[in-house]
Amino acid sequence: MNQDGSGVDLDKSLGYLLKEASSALRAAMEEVLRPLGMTVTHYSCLELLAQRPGLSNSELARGAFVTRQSMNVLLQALERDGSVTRPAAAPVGKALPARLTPRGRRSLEKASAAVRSVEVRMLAGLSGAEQESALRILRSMIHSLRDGGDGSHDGDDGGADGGGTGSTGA
Amino acid sequence: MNQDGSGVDLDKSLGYLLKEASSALRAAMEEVLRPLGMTVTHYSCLELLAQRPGLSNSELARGAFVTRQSMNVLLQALERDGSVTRPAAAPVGKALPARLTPRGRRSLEKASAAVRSVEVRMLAGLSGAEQESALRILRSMIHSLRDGGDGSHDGDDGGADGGGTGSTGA
DNA sequence: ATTTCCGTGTCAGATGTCTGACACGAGGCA
DNA sequence: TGCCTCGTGTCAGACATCTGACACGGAAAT
Repeated sequence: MNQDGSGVDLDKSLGYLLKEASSALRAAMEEVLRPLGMTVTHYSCLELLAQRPGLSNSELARGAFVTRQSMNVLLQALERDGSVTRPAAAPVGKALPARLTPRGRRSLEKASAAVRSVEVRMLAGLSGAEQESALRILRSMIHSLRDGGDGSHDGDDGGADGGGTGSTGA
Repeated sequence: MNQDGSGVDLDKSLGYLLKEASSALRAAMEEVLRPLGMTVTHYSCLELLAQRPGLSNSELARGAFVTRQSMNVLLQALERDGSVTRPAAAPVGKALPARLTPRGRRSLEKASAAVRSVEVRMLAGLSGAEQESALRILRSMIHSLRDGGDGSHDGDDGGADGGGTGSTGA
């Protein structure tokens, strides 16, 4: 329909490209996960739990970029499904540490392989140096975004080396 | 709560980092857009329309990474709001070319400035070469993901010239 | 010791988005 | 010409997620 072809600058916006890449990745993951009867959030939760056993519902939520409430329904489903267990009472505070069951671990194994294949495909055509570069750049973006996002403006926490507004770059 | 500190490999997964960055960007955008009474999808639609006037509902949907149905409700709201106009009848086929009204353009202008500031913040600490590198890498990822996703097996013309850490630039 | 503050789990409702299905117009092809 | 495929707009329902609000436990501040 349209054909003005004026690729104004969407193709040059890192923000748009970021969203596009993320969307493509999600779609690709959904595609390989669907045959396994799993959703992306589903998988994320399991993977998180495998790598950091004992995470609480809220922590899981933060790790999967959803709200506590959303993660809670998912966790309940996973518990019902027998993939995850949570103690009836909190060992400390109110947080209930969740853990993978053998069954959950098996589930994850298949899903993990599928997802890994997607990631491999995504990285095809990229040199090792480029991948390293991407890692560094993405971390920098995340950090910069978070620093200024919440109120204060200067941010002194220190974690970041290249935090400044300066374009010092390397 | 947890303390095992075993940063297994989430911090090394490009997929996770991609999701994290995208999430952080979205959050930052929502934050600056909220005072203007706009959502991210809202803004995306307006921006798309500004850069490619006459896009149809379906095209807009693809550009904003939502379904036609979702974009349609948004478009109806924008029309009701007086930011967008669509002809009552389709000039050709069934597609209705949408266009920004002066009011929509004004709305967008403020939003665009806000969003641009977020993007600038995100890019702070990155050299020009790194930004170029990021552009190239993200495009490669998107391409690789899409190529293998739907049927064909090999594809990928490359795009990766082994430029390394943001050196080539162009 | 008391107060204050933060994080957590949970309930309820509202909202946005998606899936599924339908009819229509345009273009390619036999 | 007729057929078939593709893309489009649209309706309706189902689903997932989010926002808002509440009570509780622990740790720091007073």
